[in-house]
Amino acid sequence: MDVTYEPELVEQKARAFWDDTRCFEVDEDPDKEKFYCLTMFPYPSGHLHMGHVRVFTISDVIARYQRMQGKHVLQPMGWDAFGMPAENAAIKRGVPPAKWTYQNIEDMRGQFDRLGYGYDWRREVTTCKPEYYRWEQWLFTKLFEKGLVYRKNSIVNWDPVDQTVLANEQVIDGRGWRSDALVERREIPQWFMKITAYADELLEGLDHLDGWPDSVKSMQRNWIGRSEGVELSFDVEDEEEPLSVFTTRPDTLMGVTYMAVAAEHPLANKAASDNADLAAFIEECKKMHAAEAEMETMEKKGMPLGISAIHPITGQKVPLWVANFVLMGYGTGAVMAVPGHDYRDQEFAVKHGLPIVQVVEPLDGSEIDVMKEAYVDYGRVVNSGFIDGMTFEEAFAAIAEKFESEGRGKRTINYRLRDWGVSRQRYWGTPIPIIYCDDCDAQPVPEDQLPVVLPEDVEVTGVGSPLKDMPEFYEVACPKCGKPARRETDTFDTFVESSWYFSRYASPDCDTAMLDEREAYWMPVDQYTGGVEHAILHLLYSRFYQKLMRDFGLSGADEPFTNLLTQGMVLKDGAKMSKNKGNTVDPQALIDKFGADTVRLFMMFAAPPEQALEWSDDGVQGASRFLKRFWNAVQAHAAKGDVPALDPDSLNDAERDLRRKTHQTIAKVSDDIGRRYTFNTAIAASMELLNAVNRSDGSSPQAVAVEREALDAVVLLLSPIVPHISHELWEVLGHTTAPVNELWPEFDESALEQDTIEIVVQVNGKLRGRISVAADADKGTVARLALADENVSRFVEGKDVQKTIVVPGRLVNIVV
RNA sequence: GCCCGGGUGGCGGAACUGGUAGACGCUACGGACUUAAAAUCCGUUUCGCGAAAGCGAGUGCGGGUUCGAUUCCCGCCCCGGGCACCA
Repeated sequence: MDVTYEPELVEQKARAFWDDTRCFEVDEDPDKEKFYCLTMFPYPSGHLHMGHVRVFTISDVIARYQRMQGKHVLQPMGWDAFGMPAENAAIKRGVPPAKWTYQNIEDMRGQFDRLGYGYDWRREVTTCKPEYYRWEQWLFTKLFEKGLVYRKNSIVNWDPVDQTVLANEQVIDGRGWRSDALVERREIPQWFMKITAYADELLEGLDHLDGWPDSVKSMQRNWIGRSEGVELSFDVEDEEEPLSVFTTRPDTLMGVTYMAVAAEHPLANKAASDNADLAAFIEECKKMHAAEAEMETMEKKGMPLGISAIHPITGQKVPLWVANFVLMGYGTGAVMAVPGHDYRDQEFAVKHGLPIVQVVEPLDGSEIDVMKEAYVDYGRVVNSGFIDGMTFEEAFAAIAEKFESEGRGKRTINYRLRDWGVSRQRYWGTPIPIIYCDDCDAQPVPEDQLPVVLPEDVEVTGVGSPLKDMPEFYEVACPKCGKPARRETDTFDTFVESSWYFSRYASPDCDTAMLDEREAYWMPVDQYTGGVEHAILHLLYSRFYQKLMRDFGLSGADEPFTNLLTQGMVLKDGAKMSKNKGNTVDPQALIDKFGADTVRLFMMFAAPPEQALEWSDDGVQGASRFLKRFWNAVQAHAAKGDVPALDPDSLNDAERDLRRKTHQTIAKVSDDIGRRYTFNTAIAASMELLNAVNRSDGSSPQAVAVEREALDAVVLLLSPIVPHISHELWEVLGHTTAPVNELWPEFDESALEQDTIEIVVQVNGKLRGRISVAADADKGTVARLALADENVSRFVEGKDVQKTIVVPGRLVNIVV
């Protein structure tokens, strides 16, 4: 045998076959069952990294498996091409973002092909191209007309030195990443999409997403944060307007000992007008960083406003405070504080010496001390006059009814979810199609003037957006009155592009509409794969967009992704691979050294897809070694020449065992890939089968026939994972077809039958022996044989057998 | 801080519905082949005691349920992801 495994040649040959036969290009065929297999498209950073290799390989394995199930499989690829890294590269190297991005795309496309991914490249979508983003702009103008987008002031991180808005990741310890200047909060007008109008549907829809991981659904549920409560009005001393608060705990109303408003609240501003200390504190609150994690962990600060609200039941004065943990954007921007029954209120009250009152007691009568720790569970209401003794539900209803009848409140449903701010003060993004006119206010760009093309030949300095220095871009006529007007220079959040690209793959070349009838054939996506870090934002925005597109008659689907697989990160030395840590491994170097199949095999073998994967150079060696063994085993077998037809009835025990192993393996791998997505165990099972073939003596013609059956199976079972070597070995085994066009093997039930099986015997739950019994032996026989075992009898002798548990086909447990 | 995951040999992991803990692979060690090395092949590899048969311990920590718990329940510890302008 002088045929050695040369991955380079084998892989070239397989790729040439796939290219020549155009086997991954698919059109709509209503007679075939479609399967749309999609991966979250990558940002074209210019460098293929291990995370890409992992997620694209997972998706490719699923696509190839489904193809072998006889499905009509679409697997497209594209580029999430707008984003900050292009601007950063431009600042650093003086290359325009467009040029940098297009070059990166060229480089990465070649790398993907080298890995053997079966994409229909005719459908490639690149989000920074006007042919793509024009439809995004078009939909935005339609949303504008329908009132689903609006403009309001909102806060950004402002770098006073670079005169630029910073992303949260560009703010390090409160300072600008480049300038090191203290970052300020600045309020500017920005565009928002009304995702809250779909909050209920987005929440309810999760109940029907059976193909999504529970963890992702749970995260989205918590993110939407639906809560039922009551909005209550408190009169304020010397004020016309009452103060409105939202609470989910009206049962604790009598425990209110103070109230707190946000720094931006009108009452706070009013009180600050003649109080310099207060004004300074409010300014300080406004400077803090906007991230929720910081809001929650920072010191809870506040100051009294010097005015009081009137408790609506008791008529007593309740002091008003301004506090840095109250958000203007959630609820009414004011809260009633019940320090006896809320942890945060308690912490604040203790710190500022505010009274704490108990108004709820545990239902089980256990002792609590609300002065020490807030009691937040539902219980029985106490110290609360007319609602005393009520449960949470009763008190909720009583308070709600009382306030509703008095016209001072109403039952309300509140969401944690906020509307989606889509404005970015950046250059490298889709221009927001709006024109500002002094007379006509904000006007959408008319359809016949779309797309608003982003100028690509620019110089990026890092100080402001280049669009603001380009009169040829922003000087336009008002579409309504014709007077000179100004074009919006902000661009869209890049999540907008990624919220609908999956639909565009169905009709990537359509230049008359956003989507066409082909969308109905392919959507929804049958299998979506991507990083768990996208569990909330990208996946929620995409669900929102799907509903918008449906409501505009562009799609018939309620949800975009039927099944979701979230894959874990690739780690090295226990940490995420990143340039900062200097622990990256270049996939290209490995592909050059070992070939694509080895890299694919290691990635799929090292861990199940949902878990983090620890990188191992030795593991790659192991994968390479296995492929060599695989290659050599098939070549050695092929050298035995002609194989007789398999006759299952004439097999000896060893041959029968190997044949059983073959069919067990087919069953296991089918289940592992098709249902469980545990590619690692599928590979382990295939390795076991190959090991079994290598141990077989293969001296008789029937032994060779059984070996052939086993090897045929291994080649097909592994072909989704290591498609190149499988393509070659399938030919070596004498087939004239290609695995990519083969149907998935089926297992033979009759080959799985066994005459005798091994049963484990325990005494008091401890393993004491193993017995061999007939497969159809009854419980009594099994128990008798168990007691007869030499080692078992040692532990049972002289003791009373209290109970014998027989689990058919598995074990016997004797309790003494 | 809140939400969602995870924790099993020297390492990656397996054990799918409560039923043999450590499949498969890596590393290390021993052996074969070789002038030698690499490659390849064979064997050993959770820890402790034992010549062996076997015995004891063991799935982050502490409790509980059960004939039986990596798996279910309660309380903790540690690590990772997300937290709305990274994508």
